[in-house]
Amino acid sequence: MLQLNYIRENKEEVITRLAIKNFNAKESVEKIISIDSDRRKIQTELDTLNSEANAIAKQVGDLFKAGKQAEATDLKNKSTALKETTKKLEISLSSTEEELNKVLVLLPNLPSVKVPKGKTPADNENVHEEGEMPKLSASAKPHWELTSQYDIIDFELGVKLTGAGFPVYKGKGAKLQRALINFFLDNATAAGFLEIEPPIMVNEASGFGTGQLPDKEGQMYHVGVDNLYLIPTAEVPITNIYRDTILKGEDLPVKNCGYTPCFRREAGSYGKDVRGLNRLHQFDKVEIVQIAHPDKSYEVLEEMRNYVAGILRKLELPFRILKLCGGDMSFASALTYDFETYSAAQQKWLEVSSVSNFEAFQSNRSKIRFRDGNGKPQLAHTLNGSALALPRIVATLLENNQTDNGIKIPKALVPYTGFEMIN
RNA sequence: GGAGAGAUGGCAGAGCGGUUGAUUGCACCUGUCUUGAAAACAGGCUUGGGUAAAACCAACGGGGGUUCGAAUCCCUCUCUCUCCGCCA
Repeated sequence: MLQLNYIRENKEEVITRLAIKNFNAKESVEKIISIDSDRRKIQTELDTLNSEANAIAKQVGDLFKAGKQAEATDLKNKSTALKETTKKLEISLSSTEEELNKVLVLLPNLPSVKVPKGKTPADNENVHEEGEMPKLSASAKPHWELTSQYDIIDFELGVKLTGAGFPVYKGKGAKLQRALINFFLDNATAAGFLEIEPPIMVNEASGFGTGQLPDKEGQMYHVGVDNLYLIPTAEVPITNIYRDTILKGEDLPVKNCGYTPCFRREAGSYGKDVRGLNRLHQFDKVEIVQIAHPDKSYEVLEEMRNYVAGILRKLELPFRILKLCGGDMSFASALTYDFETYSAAQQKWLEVSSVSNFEAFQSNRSKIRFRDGNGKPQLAHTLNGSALALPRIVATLLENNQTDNGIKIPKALVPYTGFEMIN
């Protein structure tokens, strides 16, 4: 959620920058400013009347003590009359606030000034590319054929148990999952991230805090009887740990990581993009989260970007880094780097990580603050990134490392899998 | 699932109708003392709105009510804890 003061003082800038996200904010911004001015007017009026009523109540108390009942009665009547007006003002204040909030909450975060213009993924800026492109024979297979050839992932069985998008990992396939999770967690903790194992269901307040609710309601699985949501990413519970918290300045940056399964309804997805491991309803992911000082958050973003690049390097996967254009960015993000690995048999780039700075957008919703030099609470910046999401990593590992004798496991991972080949 | 208790500042814990944003202790910050630290003493120490700064207003889990006046009384919702049951 954008800060009201900022909108009020930088009206034109807000509109211009949201246009980079292809969001026409003119009407909303005008509305916000006008409702807010009403709100302040009502607030002031109410404050004045309350102040008066407080004074009367005090006098009545004093008169009672002095035994001057008659005078007290007069004042009582005055106060009763006052109350009718304050009641009305209170109602109008809360409805004004509600109206204001409704508009405010639907405004996306401002893209950072570094964000390139553009409408579609084709407009994303390729900022880095590294690694050797594998040369596969013509008979190279896509991962969904390899997984059934070696019997390591069973998509059909998942359909039987649950539905499409819920694969069953078996044997070395299951072990590979476990190996990757541990590999990612060990790397993250070695880099100073504190490991967290959070709940994988969250309440409404948490969903709101990180920006999934109310606008992305349909993307999460909802457990109706208890009104809880299955998390789409560990970002939600981990960031919400710090909801309604005032951190000490020296606590920053907070660095957390965590492994969780992730659940996404992916309503509206279809076609070849959803083949095999490319898009799932349930998948495993290790997430890294940081809460940073506003002055440092872009340094932190670069640090996280380097960290993710480092893991991909260890896994010997060719990858590229995209700086997302305004049109492809998420609702809450101010700047996002996407990491894509090249999947040789499908001959396409697959997104395996997304690293974002949300600036104060999430922290304003969830009141994540720290005390600055003056001891005043101030909103912190939140950042997170996948490090990494498993399915597409598995897809590229399988495809890129396939040989006639089986699939080679990258060296860095062998201590975790306990085997060098899937065959 | 059944029965009971409770929700107050960073934590512990008073207050149960009259000014209380809230006694007190711990923690924390500043100062005096000290070579330094500890101890002792003095002072400070919730958040939000509002203001140039004040004044002022709001908030004692959420919502509603009674009253001139509510942290305190009533209703309601949510959550937590204890015991019983069930159970990895």
